[in-house]
Amino acid sequence: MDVTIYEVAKRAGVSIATVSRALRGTGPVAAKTREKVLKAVEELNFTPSRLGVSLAEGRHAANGIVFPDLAGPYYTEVLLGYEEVASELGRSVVILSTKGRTKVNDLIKDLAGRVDGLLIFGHTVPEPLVAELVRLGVRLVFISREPLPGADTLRSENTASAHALAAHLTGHGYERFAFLGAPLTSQDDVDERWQGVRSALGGAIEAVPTREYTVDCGFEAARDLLGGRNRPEAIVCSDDEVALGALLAAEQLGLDVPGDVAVTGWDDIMAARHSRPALTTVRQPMRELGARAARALDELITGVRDTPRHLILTTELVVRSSCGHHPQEVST
Amino acid sequence: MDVTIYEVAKRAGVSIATVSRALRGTGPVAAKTREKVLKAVEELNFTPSRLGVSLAEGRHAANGIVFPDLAGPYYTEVLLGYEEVASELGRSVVILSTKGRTKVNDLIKDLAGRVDGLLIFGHTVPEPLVAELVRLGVRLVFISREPLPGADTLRSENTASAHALAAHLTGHGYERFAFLGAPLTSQDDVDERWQGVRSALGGAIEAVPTREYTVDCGFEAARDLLGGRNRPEAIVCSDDEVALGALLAAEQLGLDVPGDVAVTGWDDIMAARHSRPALTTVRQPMRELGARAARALDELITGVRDTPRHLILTTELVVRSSCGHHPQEVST
DNA sequence: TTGTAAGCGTTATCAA
DNA sequence: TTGATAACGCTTACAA
Repeated sequence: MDVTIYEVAKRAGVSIATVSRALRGTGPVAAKTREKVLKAVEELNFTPSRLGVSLAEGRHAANGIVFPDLAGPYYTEVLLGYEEVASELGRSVVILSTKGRTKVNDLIKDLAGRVDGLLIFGHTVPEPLVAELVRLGVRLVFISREPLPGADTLRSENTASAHALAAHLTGHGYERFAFLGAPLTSQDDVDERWQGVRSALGGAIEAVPTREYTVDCGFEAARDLLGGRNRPEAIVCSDDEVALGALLAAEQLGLDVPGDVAVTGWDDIMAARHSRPALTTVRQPMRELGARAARALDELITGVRDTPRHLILTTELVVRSSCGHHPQEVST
Repeated sequence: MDVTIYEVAKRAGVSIATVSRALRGTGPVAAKTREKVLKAVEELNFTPSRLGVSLAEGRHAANGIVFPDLAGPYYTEVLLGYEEVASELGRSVVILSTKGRTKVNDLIKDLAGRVDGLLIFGHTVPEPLVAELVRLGVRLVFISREPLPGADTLRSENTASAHALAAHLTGHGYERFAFLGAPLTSQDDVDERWQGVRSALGGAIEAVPTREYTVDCGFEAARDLLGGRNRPEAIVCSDDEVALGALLAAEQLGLDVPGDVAVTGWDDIMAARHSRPALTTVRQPMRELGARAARALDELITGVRDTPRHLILTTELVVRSSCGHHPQEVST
């Protein structure tokens, strides 16, 4: 955009203040004057410079979001909910993926300088930088991490779902379990899932870590696990993608799921419904997490609320066929 | 961020011009002076305001991207490639999803005012607005649409792949085909796929439109198609998601794929490898499309290049098991 | 109801 | 080598 408020003012024969007022409705403007201004705006195809507006208003009307990687449906879904609500609230969304980046701190600081508030996933941002951001007064909302002072946190319930899942598997009669995708960091969603399942199952479950929570890593780890001497009867996975990898590994080894080994996931991504067998999993409201994050951030930014809030959304056990045979077929 | 260049200048006992020079290395600064400045910057934890910098520099150091919806892996993958390269080039990425939005034009204009250039998918933006953006000199790159003057376009090859796919299916002996997800708009990827397949198959293929290119829509349309009197032997789908829906429909109807009906997709998304049966599809380099778009935009913005360029990336037929039985099993 | 002018936080030109 | 100062494009008291 090239034409400025000065040219509009000149053309309309008024001052720039009047143009601004007429356009924003922020002060009294005579009907006839408004007419002239709007006409000039129309003719010149004027759009106020975002930079000018932001500088004067002291706000960006934009939100940031920091995620490790966009691969996989989980982050995408959250992003979708976030962008939708942000847009409703008149805010753009600036994204930043940290995976494989050097100088993450610089990137995040730059991002923080472009927006009014930040949504951050789990422990994507180094703790010292988080502290600094809080100290600088940057509005922050975290998804999937433990509460901290000075920022909102938002997460899905994990422990109770883990217990429900464990109970369901126990009901199938399984006695030897493995947790595939054992947590690498503590304090995040996966760690809670692991703790929950373990506390319900006791010593009957073994932790099997994966490099990342991806299909490929799940595949590799499951191949070793299932090919080994001590095959578990049921594999509880950290999330659906790892579980899909496990399904693949089982197939390659000629094992039937759930006949030879049961497999469960977590999240309920699209592919969980389309895999064979369909995945038993725990559904978490990914899109809603994003939507709520956008609203929370807005509250923090506008000052409607100034004390941090820590919210936990409920989840739902989705029983499909990968965990064992059920008397009457369940479908979703 | 709160501290300005003035406070740094005062603390260092120099002028703001000197601070700016010292920080950007854009003019001569005495070693001792630089020291003082850096010290003050450090102590005050100063970061130049992005708004101030952008206003003075006359550039945003940010790119925009406009997509219909982020649901599904296609857009995500492209976005991933785009953001990665943009970040390398020192540019942030501002996203805009248009699906379900009223006042799309306003949103897009706002976005255009926040960035130095825009990546736009297909026909997401109304043609008159495209023309206006071109006229205003906004740098534009399109993915998956026909070339137009004043902007770069980038797409994957479709016609030859369609012919290859058709030939492969014909090789299986099929004679009655359906194209599921028939194009609603012309001039985009899906239309090219349809035209390509049809020109190879002649009258033997029937067009079956879907409301959207999603699993659910694919499912619905496929259910009607497969449940009808005139079941095709092979269903060529507009993309993998529609194909996954078709797979689901076949299963629900008790039909074996590929025994009773063959199904093929397009794109080669993650789920295509994990479905049962695994999808025969055409792989297009989604991430590379995004990466190239970012570079193209950068060339346009920096002025390294000023004539539009229209690029077509090659694709690859990926034969798996959903299209029929193969003598020796193919895997990917 | 309208205009003048002081910010907002930088960069960069031009003198000194 | 450094410092005033004029942009950059807007919003918004404050005066008129």
